[in-house]
Amino acid sequence: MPELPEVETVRRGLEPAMAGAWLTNVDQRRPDLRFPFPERFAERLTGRRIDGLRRRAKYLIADLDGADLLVMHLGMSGSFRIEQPGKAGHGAPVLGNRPKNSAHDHVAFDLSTGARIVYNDPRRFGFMQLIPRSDFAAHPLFKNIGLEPLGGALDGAALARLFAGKTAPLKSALLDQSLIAGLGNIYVCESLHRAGLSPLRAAASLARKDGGPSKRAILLARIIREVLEEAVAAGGSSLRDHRRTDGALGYFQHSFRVYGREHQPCAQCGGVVRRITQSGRATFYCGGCQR
DNA sequence: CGCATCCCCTGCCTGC
DNA sequence: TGCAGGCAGGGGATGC
Repeated sequence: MPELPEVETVRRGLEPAMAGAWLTNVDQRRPDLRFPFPERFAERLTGRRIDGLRRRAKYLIADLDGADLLVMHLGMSGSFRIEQPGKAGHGAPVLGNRPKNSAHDHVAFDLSTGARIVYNDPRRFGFMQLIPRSDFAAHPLFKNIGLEPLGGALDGAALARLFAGKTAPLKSALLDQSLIAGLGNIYVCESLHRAGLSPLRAAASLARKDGGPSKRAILLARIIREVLEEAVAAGGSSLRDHRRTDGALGYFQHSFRVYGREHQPCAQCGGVVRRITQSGRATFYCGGCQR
C-alpha cells in the first residue's frame, strides 16, 4: 500500500504522539506478520522510551533509549491509529479511523501519555524488527537501500549515474529500492506521465553516452521530487485503506493523471490511458504523450 | 550478474 | 444472491 508519501504521512502523525513517551505495555497478538516477530518482542520494548520516529525508504524507525531501533514496515495494507483515553469512551479513537475489522489489529503500544498506538494489517505483508542502532547502516534491510528522493540527492546526474548501462525498463528501474528509495507503483506511473517519458524505454536511455545526465534525466528527477512533495503535502493518496493516523483521508488520488485510469482520456494530449504489465505489476501510461 | 516470475495474505470488485 | 476470478500501494526468493 504505502509509498514514500503515505509512510511519511504516517510518520508525521505518529511522531508527536510517540516521541518522548515511554512504552508502558506492548500487546503482540500473533507470532508473525510477514516475518516472525523478534524473540521476546513485547518484553524487550516495555519500559523503553521512544526518542523519535524517522523514515528511511518505506520504513518507519523508532529510536529507542538504549541501543535499539524498532523498524516497522507497512507492507501493502498496514496502518496505525492513535487511540486516546477518556475522550471517546473505553479505548475508542478520538477520530474515526477504526478499521472495519479489528481482528487485524496485530500490535498495540500503550504509552506513558495514556495514548495507545494500534497497528492493523489485513494482508500481513508488513513486519516489525528490533535491530541494534550500531548495525543500522550495515543491516540487510538497509545496506542496499538507494538514495532518498527528498533528501537533496536526487538530480539528473544521480539518475544518469544510477541508470547507466541498465537494460531494464525505466518503470522497473524506478521501482528498484536499491537505486531510489520509496517510490512505488503510483508515484512512478504519475511521475513518468508528467515527464512525458515512456515506462517501456530502457533505463539507460536517461544517461548520455559519456554517463552524464540527459535533459530527460534532469526533468524526470525534478518531477519526481515535485510529485512526492505534492503528495506529502496532500497527506498521501487514499485508495482503499490508507488514512492518516488521525483518520483523515489523504487526497493526492484526485491528482492522478494515469494511475487507475485505464481507457480514460489523457488530460495532456487526449490520448487514451493504457494499462500494461511490467515485472508483474500494472503500469498505467499514455501512449500518446509518453515517449 | 541483471532481470522476470512467482508468491506471501486478505478484501473488494466484477462478471456470470 | 452467491460464487469464481482478477486485482491491489511491497518486496523477498528463485530461476533463467
